[in-house]
Amino acid sequence: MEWVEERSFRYRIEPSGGMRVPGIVFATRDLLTDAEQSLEQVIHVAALPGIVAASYAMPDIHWGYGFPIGGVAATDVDAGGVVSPGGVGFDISCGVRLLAADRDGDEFRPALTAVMDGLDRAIPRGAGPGGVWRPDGPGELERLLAGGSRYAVERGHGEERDLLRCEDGGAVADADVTQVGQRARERGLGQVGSLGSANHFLEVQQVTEVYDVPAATAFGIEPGQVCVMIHCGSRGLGHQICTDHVRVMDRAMTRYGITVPDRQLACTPVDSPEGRAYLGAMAAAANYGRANRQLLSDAARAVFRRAVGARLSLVYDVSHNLAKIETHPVAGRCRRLCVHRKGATRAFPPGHPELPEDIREFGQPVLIPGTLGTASYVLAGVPVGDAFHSTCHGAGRTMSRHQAARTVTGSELRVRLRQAGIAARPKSWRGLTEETPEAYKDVDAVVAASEGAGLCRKVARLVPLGVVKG
DNA sequence: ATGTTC
Repeated sequence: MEWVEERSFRYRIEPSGGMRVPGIVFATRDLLTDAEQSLEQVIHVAALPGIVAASYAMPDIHWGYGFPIGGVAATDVDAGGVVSPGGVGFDISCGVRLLAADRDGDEFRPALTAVMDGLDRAIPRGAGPGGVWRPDGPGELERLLAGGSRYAVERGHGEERDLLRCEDGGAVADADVTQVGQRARERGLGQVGSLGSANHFLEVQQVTEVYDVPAATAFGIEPGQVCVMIHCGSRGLGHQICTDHVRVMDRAMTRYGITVPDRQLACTPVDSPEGRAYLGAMAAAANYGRANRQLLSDAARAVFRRAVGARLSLVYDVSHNLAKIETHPVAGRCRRLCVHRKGATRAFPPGHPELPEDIREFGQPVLIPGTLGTASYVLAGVPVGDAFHSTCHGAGRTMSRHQAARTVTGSELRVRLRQAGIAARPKSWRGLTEETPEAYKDVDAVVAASEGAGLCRKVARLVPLGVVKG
């Protein structure tokens, strides 16, 4: 495979074979160690009908279902461009929410154990059913799928102000609940307000560095402050929707004369019954993911209020697994594009009209969850940007789950976290071994490469005081 | 990511 360094932090794969556009990978050589398979996936994505500009990959690129995780691909809706469930991934609308406490870390420290014990009891997590809130029936689930965080707030699980700090005001408008299958609904009903497992978490963190004081101040964070970060998605509901619609598209592709280099790229035109059906169901899952994070915030707020009388204010909520119809210039002309971001975060520039007014001039907040025991970041969108205003989403795996679990035992991990002064409340220590930080890239390097590539800028760095995981 | 192999 031929890939050349165009400039620092930017590599290019020239089109060849079925590629319609080049591959552009933002990274360093170090971050691309053993990335052959995921770069092969960047090349596959470049063959999608209607793809424009390039098949992009972020510094946290790793191997995924069909598309790489850390991939961005935009297709021209009005030129037969396709939508592909694999370009969003199984965990539709997986994303991150950051809340800031009205407490400084030093002042908070003595209460950490009580807060963590409270969270341990209050936060449902791990595989399978269980959630903080059970809809009273199929009708209420439908209202939640249509209304997202907005519906959760209407039902008393949050503050009206929260919605101002959510991407899309807490709900995407184009959810089509009729495209959510029965099985997805059944799975979704029992998991509203739950973390799930794997790299999902709820952390109590402390701001250790602020790189951009005006932006941090506007976002509502300052040095030393205690925060809560929630990383989770749409659980079994999103997974089932992806499964169902991949199957439909896999069968329908030939009718549209579409061939793709890998069946896992199953797709149909955005403007087709199958494409519209997927996007409608995906939007419903997006709203489920947002309601999920809203309800977990509500549960965390109750713990903080009872244990220490602290308040939590929403900084921002943003997804990193989503396809969106957005307008961007392509070759000097404004085009309606279906932008797939899979393990990539939207990073709108300063002044973008969709950003909340009080933070608009600083660019969109981007929330980067670290791995177990490591730092997390708040970034912001920049004026020029690239890849349709996208940046990284996290550290990115380098080891399989199985491989990771062999490198460390649960009790070793327990000792390491205790020595680092991090209060961990896992569902199982054994399960935590799959998430050992050696199994991931260095999040500091990923963020440095993203900033170096001109995709975003650093606003703040946070470290964990306590972690709740599946 | 996932009732972790329909």
